[in-house]
Amino acid sequence: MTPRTNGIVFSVAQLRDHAYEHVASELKRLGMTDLAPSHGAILITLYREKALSLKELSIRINKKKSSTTELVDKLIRLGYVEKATSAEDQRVKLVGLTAKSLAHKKDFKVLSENVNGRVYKGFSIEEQQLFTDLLSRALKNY
Amino acid sequence: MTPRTNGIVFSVAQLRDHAYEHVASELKRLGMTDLAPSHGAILITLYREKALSLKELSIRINKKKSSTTELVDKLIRLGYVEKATSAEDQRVKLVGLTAKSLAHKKDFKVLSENVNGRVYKGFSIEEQQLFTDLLSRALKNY
DNA sequence: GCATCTTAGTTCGTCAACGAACCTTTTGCA
DNA sequence: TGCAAAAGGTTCGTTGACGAACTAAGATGC
Repeated sequence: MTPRTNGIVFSVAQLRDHAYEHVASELKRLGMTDLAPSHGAILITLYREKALSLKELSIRINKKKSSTTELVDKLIRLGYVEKATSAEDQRVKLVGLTAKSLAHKKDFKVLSENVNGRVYKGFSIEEQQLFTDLLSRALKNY
Repeated sequence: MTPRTNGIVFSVAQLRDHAYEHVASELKRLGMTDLAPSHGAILITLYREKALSLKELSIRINKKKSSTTELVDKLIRLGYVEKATSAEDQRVKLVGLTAKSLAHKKDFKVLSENVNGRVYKGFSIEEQQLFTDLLSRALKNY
């Protein structure tokens, strides 16, 4: 009667943890030893969308604003991004890339491919599509 | 050319985070305000498998052993579990349930159903099966 | 024009999680 | 038999993440 398997949520969490470990090791391999997966998420987001406010960034990376402030501050300390007050609204701080992070754009592209590719290993294109569809439907339940 | 969507890993992480938030709110609702999702995972594992060593427990909940020690110690402090040295191997500490946690067994059953059920909302039985299958295949890539 | 409310960000205290170093007991092996 | 290696746990320092309380700037209403 008692199922030997934990629920889906547990499996989802496990997959996330393994993937994050993979991200962390890729970051280390690239020499970015003091960056965590979340820092990478910020950079990847900025590569795609240029400068963003902390508010917008926090939504993109799915983190609370206080966490985002701290993650960005670390990236600033390490020279990967910079913060500038918006001209239109003095409350808004825009986070933008630097020469240093722009130089790593390609690295992050490869990193993304490695990390996402590993999850999909052995999946046909249709299965990949199915998986993302089911995932996005599950996400809509929140 | 640049996809507007982040990769699957990001979606998986997002789903995990939302589900964990749900777990946290359910724990709060049940009056267990000082328990985190991981503490719940330990209790649920023990409900299913009786007493386990810290080693075995750490594998079941997918956490490192030092983390497991700390999570269990908190559960002991709060009276939910107890630790006893194994008779056969003095190195091994067996973690077992207490009257307090046994009294909450039903609560955790409901919690699990609520949390996992939410993910599956709008899913047919076949889709649920498909999702868990794809997920377990992805997990095997690690 | 001024007070109030809302919104963007920051600060701070707390906690789960980890890795590394460590202790203890058990196992392996020469 | 004895000693090195392995295995189970713990300790400790560090870090990402959070919520709550706060500041400052902008919007709203009277």
